[in-house]
Amino acid sequence: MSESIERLEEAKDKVIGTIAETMDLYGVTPAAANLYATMYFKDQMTLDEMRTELGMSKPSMSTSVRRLQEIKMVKKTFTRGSRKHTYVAEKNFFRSFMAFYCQMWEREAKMNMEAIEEAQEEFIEVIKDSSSTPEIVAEAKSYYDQLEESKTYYRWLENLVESIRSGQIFEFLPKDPQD
Amino acid sequence: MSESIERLEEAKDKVIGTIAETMDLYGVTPAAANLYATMYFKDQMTLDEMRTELGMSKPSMSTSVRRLQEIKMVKKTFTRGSRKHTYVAEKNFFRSFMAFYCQMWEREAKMNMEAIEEAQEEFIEVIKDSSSTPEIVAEAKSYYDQLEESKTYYRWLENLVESIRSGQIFEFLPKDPQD
DNA sequence: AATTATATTAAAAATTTATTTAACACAATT
DNA sequence: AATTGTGTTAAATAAATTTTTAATATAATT
Repeated sequence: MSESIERLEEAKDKVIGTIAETMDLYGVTPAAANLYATMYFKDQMTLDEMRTELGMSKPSMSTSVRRLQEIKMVKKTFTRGSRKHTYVAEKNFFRSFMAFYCQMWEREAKMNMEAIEEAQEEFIEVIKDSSSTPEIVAEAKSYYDQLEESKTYYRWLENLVESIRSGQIFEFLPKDPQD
Repeated sequence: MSESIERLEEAKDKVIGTIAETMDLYGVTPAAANLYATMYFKDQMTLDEMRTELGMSKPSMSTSVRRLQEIKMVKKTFTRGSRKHTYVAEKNFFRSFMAFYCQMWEREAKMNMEAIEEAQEEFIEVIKDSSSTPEIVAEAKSYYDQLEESKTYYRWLENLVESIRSGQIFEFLPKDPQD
């Protein structure tokens, strides 16, 4: 009997380990990664349960769970009667994927687009500037074109985000293809 | 005249800064991020040029450039006559995107799928085990189903990788949509 | 309103990661 | 074959990040 429990835990831990490992790659701290992977097999958890389960400090759990909320992998739930806050892990990986990458890509596209626009304006100034040597003008033109080209990519990234957010992408790539 | 040069450099640096900043988010070291962003505006570079340009040590440039090669953002080029190795940055962001994410997602799907398969086998053993209590069996069943559900996601991720690698995705989401 | 339970913030400690210096290996040129 | 130039590995240092301990704030219950 207790052997079955052990086996169950062992099997869970195997999955917890790999989920946490991949999350590490996504730039979350080990504490947050382990926490999410642990919560993936739980209905809901309080900060104190997290602490005992992972054997870590409460502030560590507090900051980890906040970070997980930011990337939409954990949600706060209201639990009637309890003073303790309770949290649930997002168990649908499609939703986690969408939230995480859309946020990241949108930010990236926005930031780079802005920098590019500003730089391009500067390059135009240099090109128009009569005190610029022909070599400088040629260089500025070349950079301008290179950046113009790269904008195609960022626009594409924005479109990708939009098609993920709207769910359109699943028309092209079905979640559950019937073969 | 030297004012134009200054302006040119300033504009470049603005873009270099944001590219490096976003790369930081992708889990590359600051040195590698700055290096790639710098190379983005260069035709090709040797290790010594990198060192002088970034003001860093040679081993740092060596390891950074190797990491950038691993994620396919930099390629080694043969330069006739020179003993120095020369490197070029991948300037097509579509190619960088494809290489980076496909590698990452493929690895993630593979690793997690393997762990899931193993865990599921264990859960089946527990379910079949006559010494397991009904509660344990129910728990094992529930976990089994949860993992089975998550496999849909990893299969989808594999399909996404395939459609990016084959270029099929660009039929659905054109690089340069004509409006 | 006071007390208690809970969560968060701030400062300190510990750990990890990135970078450099120094030593080594390799390859090319003389 | 020896020397010089170039790149890489290993150990040590430096820097940054993560985690903890301690203090504080917040909210709920009595």
